[in-house]
Amino acid sequence: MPETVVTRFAPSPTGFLHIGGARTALYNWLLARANNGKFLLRIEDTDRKRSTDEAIEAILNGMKWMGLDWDGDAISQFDRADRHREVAEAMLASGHAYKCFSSPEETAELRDAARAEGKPFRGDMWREKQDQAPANTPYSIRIKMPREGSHAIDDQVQGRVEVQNAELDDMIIMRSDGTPTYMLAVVVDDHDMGVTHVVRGDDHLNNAFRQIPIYKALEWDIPTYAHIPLIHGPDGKKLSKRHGALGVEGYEEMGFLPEAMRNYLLRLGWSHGDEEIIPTAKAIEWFTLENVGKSPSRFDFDKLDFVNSYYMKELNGSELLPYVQSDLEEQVGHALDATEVERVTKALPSLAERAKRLPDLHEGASLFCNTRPLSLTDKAAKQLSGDTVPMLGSLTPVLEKVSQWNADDIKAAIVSFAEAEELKLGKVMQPVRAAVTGGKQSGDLAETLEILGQEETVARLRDVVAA
RNA sequence: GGUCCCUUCGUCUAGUGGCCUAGGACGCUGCCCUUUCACGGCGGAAACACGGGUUCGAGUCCCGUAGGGAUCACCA
Repeated sequence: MPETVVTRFAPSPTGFLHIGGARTALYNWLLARANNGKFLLRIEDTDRKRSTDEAIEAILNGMKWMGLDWDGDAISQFDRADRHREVAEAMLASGHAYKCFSSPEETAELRDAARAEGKPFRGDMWREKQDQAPANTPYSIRIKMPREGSHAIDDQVQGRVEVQNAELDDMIIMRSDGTPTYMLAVVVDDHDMGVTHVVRGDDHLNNAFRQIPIYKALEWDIPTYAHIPLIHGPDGKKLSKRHGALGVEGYEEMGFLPEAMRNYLLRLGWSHGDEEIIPTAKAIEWFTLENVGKSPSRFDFDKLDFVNSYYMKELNGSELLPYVQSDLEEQVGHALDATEVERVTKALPSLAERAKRLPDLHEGASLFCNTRPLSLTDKAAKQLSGDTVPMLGSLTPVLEKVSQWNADDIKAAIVSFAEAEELKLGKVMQPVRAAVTGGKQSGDLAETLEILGQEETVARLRDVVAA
């Protein structure tokens, strides 16, 4: 029987959920869901100075928006400090760790000096002098790293990676104020939470080698590692906060659908042959770590737009409406009435045909709201000059007489009008479109008029003729 | 600087020694469709970083060079 897969996402709450974190979370979530396992969430808030409640909120909201649900409650790492301390004490007792009486300032000085000389700094000032421990002096606890040999991990993404133990420093696992450091806390928490697969950014690859000795000291099983490459900005530079990195809520505001984000982020660094459109259900079916790429990738808005437009087209009018209604109401300046809701709902699918992002939708949808008289774009105004106005004047009564207000009959009426007047169809259609839409982008004209309704159509035409 | 990782079209990628005169997608672009804008259809330009090996044969394996990235805290 295969072991149950348990993954986790462990962000530190020092800012929003950025795009790289979102992808890491997605991969962890997918791995768990694909294997019928568990996906846990742990907030790494042991750094009290930098952690904020706002950031925790932002991260949780980001996860929810992305549709990444976690099993059980989100765990606060800080709440587990007692347990971390207990483990540190145990390591001290077993001789796998020792007390360090150097102050932070002193340590920094020694480190800088060592680096200036080009020598490695291992922080092992007190490693061999435990018998000289001063009384009443605060101390931190450092791990006693092995100095001989090496160890290797079989990373599920990076392959076999080996590091010499001599490269490792005696890092601090418990600060002099009694709080645990990250290196200790991750190991203890991952173990206690039963995490089997650690999937995280490859900026942690080196950390794996510093964490493994802790597992060994405690005689715990070492999890399977998968270090995924980082995401860079469109310019190839690291995606940092000052470099255009946005929280996922930024993408929500730009008008991207969560499903599109999931698809795009999944495909950025992972592949399943030539598949491009991968709905989440398929992703769960197909996801494996071995198909994760090894090289960093760049974020590309053009492709995200493409994916997003695909998913928008998949939705029907009433599914689309909630995404646009409030922005639309803001734009037209009033709450939509029942007629408007009906018109907009009908129009949305064809609007989605030519939209990339959600805001493109309410731009076009506003045309189906009652906002007479319409303001005309320059282009529309230009088309509504000269003899097109009297032409519209004669067309209006014709449309008024259409008894069955549907696209086919409307089109037939316009066509026979054009024939009678010996005008090219375009010469009639274009001005009507301009008059009725005010120059806004819209789909098939007859269909647009049908949705708008006879009364509103005629009224808009009259507005132009009267002007 | 030490250590570690990475390197196929502009971008995301397929490719696991012969199926590759390197495939798909986005973007760009020609044509067609068309009442606008789109969508769609059919085409096009566009890549194995470089140099050595190994092999009958290398994008695929090995070594080196170059470039990019990560990391070296009492941050996570």
